[in-house]
Amino acid sequence: MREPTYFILLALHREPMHGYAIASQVEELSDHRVKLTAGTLYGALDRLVNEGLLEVDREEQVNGRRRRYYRITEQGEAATQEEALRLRQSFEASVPLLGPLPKGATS
Amino acid sequence: MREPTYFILLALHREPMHGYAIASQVEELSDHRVKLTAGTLYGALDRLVNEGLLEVDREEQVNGRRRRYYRITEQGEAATQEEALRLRQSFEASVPLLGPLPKGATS
DNA sequence: TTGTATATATCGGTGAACGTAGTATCTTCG
DNA sequence: CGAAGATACTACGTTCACCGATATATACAA
Repeated sequence: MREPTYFILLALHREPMHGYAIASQVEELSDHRVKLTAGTLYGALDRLVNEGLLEVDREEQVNGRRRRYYRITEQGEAATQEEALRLRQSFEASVPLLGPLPKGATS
Repeated sequence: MREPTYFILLALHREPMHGYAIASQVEELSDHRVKLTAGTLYGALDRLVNEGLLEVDREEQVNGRRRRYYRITEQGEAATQEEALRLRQSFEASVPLLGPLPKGATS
């Protein structure tokens, strides 16, 4: 799983959201590091629904604009947690080799 | 940067190593999670030399087998550190959403 | 009316990763 | 002695997530 996918799943842990809102949430969660383009976003959403990590929650019409809401599944929650553990393990592997890293933003 | 690349760079922080030794070191550093195949390993090494993150340190003949040793560059060290910070930030983004995760192995 | 934000969708290209197969030598074990 | 396994690298082809570009459409502000 790559970074965009991880943050999409993470964003949906709070509540069901529609695509565009997910993109905003991902940017916030990632300290403005990850900015999803339309291709990445909707491609990933379709893929994740196919894989059973997400489900379509509902569709709405708001001011003539269609909104499709996505909900994370149990399988999706499990996958997110596994990925978070993987990230932690990868980071921690660097500690004995690189020493403590600066606390600040991700450069 | 993907996981195999990250661990290859990390492995070379101790000392210059040849391909096969790198693969062993990567497996150890990753808690046996990342196992590099020949394709990934040597492909990544060539690519990283091209990008200036690694350099060929020296070549040896050991028992008729050629050994090419790789060394990390300053640019490679900087890239590894950036990547480690990125991993930490990504993991930490999960904490308020997933809560504390089990300390054990990465499932 | 031009631009920006909202909102979704499709298409094609790129490149890292990955699998597999091949070549070759040395060591170990039955 | 022969098979197996570790060492060490090369060379293919394939897959798949990501990404930029493009398209469509509404609402609102300058």
